[in-house]
Amino acid sequence: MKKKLKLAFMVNEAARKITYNKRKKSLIKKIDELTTLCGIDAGAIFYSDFHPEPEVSHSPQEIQRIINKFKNCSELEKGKKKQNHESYLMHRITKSKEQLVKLEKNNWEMQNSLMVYQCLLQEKFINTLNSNVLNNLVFEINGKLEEIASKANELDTNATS
Amino acid sequence: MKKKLKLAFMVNEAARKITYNKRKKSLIKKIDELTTLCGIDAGAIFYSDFHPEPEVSHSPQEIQRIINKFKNCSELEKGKKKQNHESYLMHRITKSKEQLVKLEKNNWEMQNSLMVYQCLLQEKFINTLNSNVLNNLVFEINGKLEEIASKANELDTNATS
DNA sequence: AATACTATCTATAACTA
DNA sequence: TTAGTTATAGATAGTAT
Repeated sequence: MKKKLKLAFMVNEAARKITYNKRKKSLIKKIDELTTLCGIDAGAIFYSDFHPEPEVSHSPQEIQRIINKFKNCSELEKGKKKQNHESYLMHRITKSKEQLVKLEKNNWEMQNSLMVYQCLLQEKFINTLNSNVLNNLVFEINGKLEEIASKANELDTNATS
Repeated sequence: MKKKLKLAFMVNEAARKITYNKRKKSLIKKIDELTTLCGIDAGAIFYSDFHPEPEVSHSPQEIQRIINKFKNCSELEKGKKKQNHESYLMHRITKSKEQLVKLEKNNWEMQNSLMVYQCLLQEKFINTLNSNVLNNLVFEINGKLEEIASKANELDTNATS
């Protein structure tokens, strides 16, 4: 007789940790399936008390592959990719007007991502490595991130006005 | 009679898009369950040809909450250092051996996280906004990130040697 | 702690409207 | 197309080893 899962914080710590590891594993498997079935890239990040630092869902090789993919894309609007990418670019051209409308939301999400990134840096370097050199670098980066957010906001404002 | 799922790229585009949306929805639901059941924070990012920009798994409120959480952690740590700097340092010293053991793994995962966020930055700025100004800023940031990774590696090497 | 089992719940590919 | 249904595969909490 199994009871239906009650969707609430599991008080038992041992059971909670087991469930965390089981479900995290399943989640990563699901992500792998999704990327294979649909030909996309996806990843997950887990911030838990079970590990001193955030866990990510992908292997170093996979992450490197994603990096290379985006780097290659950035070299040019290259249609050399695959049929998917070519049709995607054509789709992008025909849909460019709609994209303009989405800029504001996009910009908003980007800034959130940047803030998450800032937090990640602060959390990792200040709490774990505690180095003045690194803190200074983080400070410089935060400045650059603010500059980027400002520039993006400016572009957004110009695009939507 | 249902056949077992064949784990391969779905050639039919309509079916692939349907599957993508269904599975993405389920994945986000799973993430919500995991965060509720285990009291953690987690998020996912999807880079697909179905959308012009990466999709994220969380609401604005949720993202803001995670940001604040990490910001508070940093502030709390700073406050502790000011009020009770000596005992904090003593605590760090007693724990330093354990931390050293973790440094290599931590450093590896940190660099993975940094690379993921580099991809995020590149994807968002280069493909969506396509601005030379932003590209230059991203380039500068990437240089800083490499510098940080290098410094962290150096610290790691010194600590473990 | 880890590993395996299993009764039950959940996800979903194909199907239908 | 988009939405709803269903038959089956898959996930998993509790339990046993």
